[in-house]
Amino acid sequence: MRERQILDAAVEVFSRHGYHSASMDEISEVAGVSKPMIYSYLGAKEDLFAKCIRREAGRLLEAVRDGLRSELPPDMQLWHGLRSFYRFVAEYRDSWTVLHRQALTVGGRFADEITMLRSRAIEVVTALVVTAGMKKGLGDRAEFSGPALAVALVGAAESLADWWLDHSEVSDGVLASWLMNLVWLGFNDLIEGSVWRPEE
Amino acid sequence: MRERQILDAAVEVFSRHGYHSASMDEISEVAGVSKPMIYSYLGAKEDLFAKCIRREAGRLLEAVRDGLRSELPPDMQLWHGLRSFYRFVAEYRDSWTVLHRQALTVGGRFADEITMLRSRAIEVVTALVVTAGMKKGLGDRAEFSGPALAVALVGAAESLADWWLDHSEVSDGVLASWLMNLVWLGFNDLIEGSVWRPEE
Amino acid sequence: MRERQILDAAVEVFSRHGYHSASMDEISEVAGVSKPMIYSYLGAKEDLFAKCIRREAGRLLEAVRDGLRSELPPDMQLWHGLRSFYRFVAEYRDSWTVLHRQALTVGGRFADEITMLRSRAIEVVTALVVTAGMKKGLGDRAEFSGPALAVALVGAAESLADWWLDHSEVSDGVLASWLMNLVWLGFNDLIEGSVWRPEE
Amino acid sequence: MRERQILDAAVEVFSRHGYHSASMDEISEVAGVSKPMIYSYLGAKEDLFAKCIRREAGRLLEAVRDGLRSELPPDMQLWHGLRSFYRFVAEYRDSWTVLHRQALTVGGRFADEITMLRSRAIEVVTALVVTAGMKKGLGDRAEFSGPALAVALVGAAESLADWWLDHSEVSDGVLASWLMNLVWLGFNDLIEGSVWRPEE
DNA sequence: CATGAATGAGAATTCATTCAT
DNA sequence: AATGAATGAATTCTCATTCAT
Repeated sequence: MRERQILDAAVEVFSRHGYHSASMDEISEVAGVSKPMIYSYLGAKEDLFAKCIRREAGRLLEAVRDGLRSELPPDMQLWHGLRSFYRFVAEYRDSWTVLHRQALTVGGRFADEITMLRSRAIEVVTALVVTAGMKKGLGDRAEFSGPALAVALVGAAESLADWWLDHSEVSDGVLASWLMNLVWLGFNDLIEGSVWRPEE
Repeated sequence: MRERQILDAAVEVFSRHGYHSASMDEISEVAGVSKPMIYSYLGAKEDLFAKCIRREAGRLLEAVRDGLRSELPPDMQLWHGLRSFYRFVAEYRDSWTVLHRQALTVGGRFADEITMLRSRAIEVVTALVVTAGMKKGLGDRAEFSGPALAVALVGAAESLADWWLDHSEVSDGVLASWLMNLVWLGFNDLIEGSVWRPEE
Repeated sequence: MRERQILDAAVEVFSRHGYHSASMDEISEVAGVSKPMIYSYLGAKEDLFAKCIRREAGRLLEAVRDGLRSELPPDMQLWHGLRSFYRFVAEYRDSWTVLHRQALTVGGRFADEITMLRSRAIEVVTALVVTAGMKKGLGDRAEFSGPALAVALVGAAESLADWWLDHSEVSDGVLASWLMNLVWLGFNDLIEGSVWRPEE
Repeated sequence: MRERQILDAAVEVFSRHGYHSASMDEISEVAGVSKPMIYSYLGAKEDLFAKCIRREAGRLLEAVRDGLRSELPPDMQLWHGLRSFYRFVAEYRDSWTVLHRQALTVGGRFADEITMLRSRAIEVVTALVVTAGMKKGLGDRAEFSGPALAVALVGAAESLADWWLDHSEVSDGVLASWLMNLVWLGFNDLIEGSVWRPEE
């Protein structure tokens, strides 16, 4: 459809130049469609960007959700989710760039949309983490905060995703394993009562 | 001094709107100084932004370095470093926003500066991590990559920093502890040979 | 065409105010076209000016060349050339003003273009003068320098052109005749060996 | 005096960059005097330029008048006047540049001042020419117009002056002689009734 | 429906010019 | 008397946005 064609072009261009430096001219050129068409189908630049964000966010979420395999135990779910995430990043670099790099810089409205997306990802992870924690009897301990843990985990995953863009020799499975090893083992320790504490 | 006054205003405005949407008019208004003064003291918009970035990056680095306490063991260094980082973020929200959110969007020159800054942070962390790993006999294991670990850790720290901006009821010490518990324990496990592995 | 419309306006405005004082605003107003159109059709102010200069210089050269009648003897060629020149000046006052008055003031690039144009005119005149001189046996005499003579002649012609703008009751033929009488007769004398010399 | 210092600097700078591109900053720097002083002594930029023009025009006129030697016959007067003119140009290149190149481009007021100066020069020359012509019985002939002749002569002299700036190996005396030979001989022919006429 | 052509509104940047000391 | 510091007022140029065809 026409709409899709335009959105594809827009994502490509926004990813390349960022929201502000991207020009409607370039988008229309890349899309092979005249500017008035863009306005008629998708509205003004801001709307267009919003629609890009939403579509890509949807895709990302869907990809991750599809990979989760909710019949497995939490750690395996997490692992599969991470792999899906990295596969998505690898396959749709532009989408990832737009979501991660560009969307935050516009301020206001988009930052909120992205925050929302991130929140949903974090919620999913939190659920996993908390489920696992509850099951093993980890209550409200000062050394622990489900949401905060999830936030950290998501941040770590994102950061590694960026790093991966320049180190694509590593496989998505290995990348996910690193993260699991980094986080999950520590998490298990916490559950089992061993805690890191400043010694001073 | 006049220069400082202007830089402060610039950081504030850049932090609020991002590089592109920030207008010299608004900066001059916030600084309480006419536009020509800005140009005379700090040059064109790009220069101004560069100077903001550099000043804030310097401050951040200095703050963290001051907090490191290199006489302590690596884990304590990391913990103190993290606390300093979070204190900085708390005290200079705008600085952090500019460095973290806005600097990447201008392209070329600034992205490089920020990447450099981040790289230095990652190097420091890597050094700590690797030192600790070496000391405990962790060689080249597939489950482990010093740099990648550092990247993940930095990402997690950044992500928590953002989260913290909306949850400032937690103290910087607690925040740092969470991260230590998340990462260090898992790290210790790795060293001791216990590894997470997908079971399928 | 739109381009022509704009160039006409530009020549008019540049002629009235000179390059620096002419504002794109005024040009766009005179052209009855919005500023962005100017930029889209003819580029930035400097390009616009360059295109004015080139168009007018081309017209002038063409007008003079068309009038030369190279089948006639040198003096007649000169006379016809002069008439064409004056007719051009009369018909395109603004063109002449821009070429003669304004183009030198921008510096570098344009000064060079104009100097080039003038040089070509001087070369043509020199050729005529020298041809005539050779034919009549005027060698290398201290009292004579072909190029310098041409320079003087061109200067005289230009000066008369300016004067004419305020005395247009005279016909172009008469104007050209004056110049021929002033110069050519003296030139003939030179050839025949009669020389003016300071007597002191 | 302070005033002179400033005017000297102004002439230098105006000559180098032209009226519009010359900045008050540079003038004040070259003059070694602060900008407010310039304003207090000589007024705004336009006034300053006007005063430059007037001073230099005065100098030029004076130099030429001093060289005229009104006790000699017209042709010798002319010759001496020309020599003085060229000597002035050689000695005060900047003055000449400002008067000849820059003053015309500002439009309005200054063009008028320069036109005035030129008119006075032309009047002097006209007087000489007409005197000579009268004395020799040259009445009102169609082939001749005293003022126009003078205009042409002045233009030729100016043009040669410019040429000379790049060919300074020629002496001022030779330059003046060329001009005399070019013009005066022809003038004599006219007086004696030999006339150039288009033959067609 | 689709577009080439057109523009309004706004941003950066630069100076001539003047206070406040 | 003299100046460093400050600014108001332009001016060039760009783009998101919309007619007219």
